Amino acid sequence: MNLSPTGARRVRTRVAPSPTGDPHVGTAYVALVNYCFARKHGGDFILRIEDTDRARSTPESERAILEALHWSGLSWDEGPDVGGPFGPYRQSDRSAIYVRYADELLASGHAFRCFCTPERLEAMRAAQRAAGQQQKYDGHCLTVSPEESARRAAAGESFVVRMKVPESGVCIVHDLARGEIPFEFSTVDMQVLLKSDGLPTYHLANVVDDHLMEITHVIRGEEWVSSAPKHLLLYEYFGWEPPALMHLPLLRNPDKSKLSKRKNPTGILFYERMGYLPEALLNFLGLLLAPAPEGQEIFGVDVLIERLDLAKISLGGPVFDAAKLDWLNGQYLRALTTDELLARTAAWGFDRTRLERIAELAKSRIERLSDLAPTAGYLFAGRLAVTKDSFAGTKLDDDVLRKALALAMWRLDAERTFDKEVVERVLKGVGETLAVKFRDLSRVYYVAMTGSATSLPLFDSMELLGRDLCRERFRVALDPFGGVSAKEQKEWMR
RNA sequence: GGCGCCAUAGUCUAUCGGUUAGGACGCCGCCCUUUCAAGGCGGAGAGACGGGUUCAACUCCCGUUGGCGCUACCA
Repeated sequence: MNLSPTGARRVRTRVAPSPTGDPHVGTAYVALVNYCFARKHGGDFILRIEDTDRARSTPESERAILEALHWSGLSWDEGPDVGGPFGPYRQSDRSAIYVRYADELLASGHAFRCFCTPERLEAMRAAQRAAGQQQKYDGHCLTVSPEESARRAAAGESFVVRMKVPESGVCIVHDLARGEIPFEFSTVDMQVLLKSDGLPTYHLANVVDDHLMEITHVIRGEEWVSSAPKHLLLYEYFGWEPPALMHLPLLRNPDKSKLSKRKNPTGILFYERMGYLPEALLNFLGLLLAPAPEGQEIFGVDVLIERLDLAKISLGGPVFDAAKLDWLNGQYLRALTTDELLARTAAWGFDRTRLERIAELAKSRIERLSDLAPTAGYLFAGRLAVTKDSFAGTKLDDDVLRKALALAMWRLDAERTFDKEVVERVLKGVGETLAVKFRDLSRVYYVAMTGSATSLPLFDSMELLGRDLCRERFRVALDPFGGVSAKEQKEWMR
């Protein structure tokens, strides 16, 4: 049941990123629509951290996401950093709430404890796969009586809580842009609601929180369409009114696959380090959200708020067109006064602290003041023009070289923090893996990161450049060698 | 494999049955200009395919094909 945007309830939207990696432009995109929709209707926009995945969530990532979103210029009325009347806004701080609701479902018979081992589940799926059947929970623990279930749980046996799903019937999902989407209940899995560590899965947490936080419109990525029936079912089990749903198309790589780090820069902070203005980035994303009247493609968030119409959002997955972003950014740069341009440039990469550090690194390596710019220039650049020839001086053959670049890139990505110590440890580790003296290997990294085999210290340079720019430089360096295939990635990562 | 979403130029899009299918990025050309940009002007370039419905289909319906998503004790 859809709520009218002009209905009695105050409109409340949210963006709910999971702190499991670098802040993604997709998050900014989803945040932007939710922000504008809330503003358009005089409502509230909430930021909630979905960190129920204990293994992958990190505080570093959460901090980075808040920082990136703040940089973009978006702000939220409630969130982990600003508080609000519906807190806490970090799901790991709400664990007890989910357990309570899971118990409620258990008591009402809408959910059951599942004691199946991962091994059994894996074997079950393998069999279903082999038989060409749909893969879903077979209902094994559905037969455990409530009494036995309670007893086994009390005895300390490990279990998860799964939701029950009707065996037949159809669930109609009302999507604000797509209309009615029918799902046979028989194709809906008995989703795990509470994991054996006592934390909820997205499905439970999201429904409980959206209800308690009085979210009226859930505007999220298309990847959630197929789990919408589960969510709707949970609202029904709880006796709650579901929010209106809207699924946004996913941002794509130029080859139309889902925008991914392996093929493209996806980090918000990458765009910041490259020197894009946040207003240009938001304008670019806004272009994917609201059709621009002819010749009026340059507009700010205020205009987007006016133009936004969820039902009119184009549903084809838009390719993230970096060339158009470049053009837009140029437009914004040109619109700045010289004073503004200088101020923004200074704030971007020429702040006193950074310059001091660079000066110290460069001091012993320059003989004239005029040497400074050529020596440190790469620290203020985006992508570097490196070719195969740039690596000519290295003693490594192409394959080892590719591996050296790729391993460094992936291993650095896997690190929680990115500073000179981490960089040093990781790069030297790659040397050990490849059984190459670091002295020979470092040259490769110097070329890829600084564009030259002779420049300021590598580890400091990389820290100064930052994770996102370094990743991109690795990618660019790998390019003339044909990149790395997904298959190789799998092999090399072992 | 199963389920679902999507489908106008290379890319982002307009069109809500009747248009020479409009705009933007990119590309090409011209103008401006000491160069290069920027800016101005112009150009090439699109309805995936096959069936219906209709006086009329890019637009509605069905199928095919293709792309994408989901198919975890990840979100």
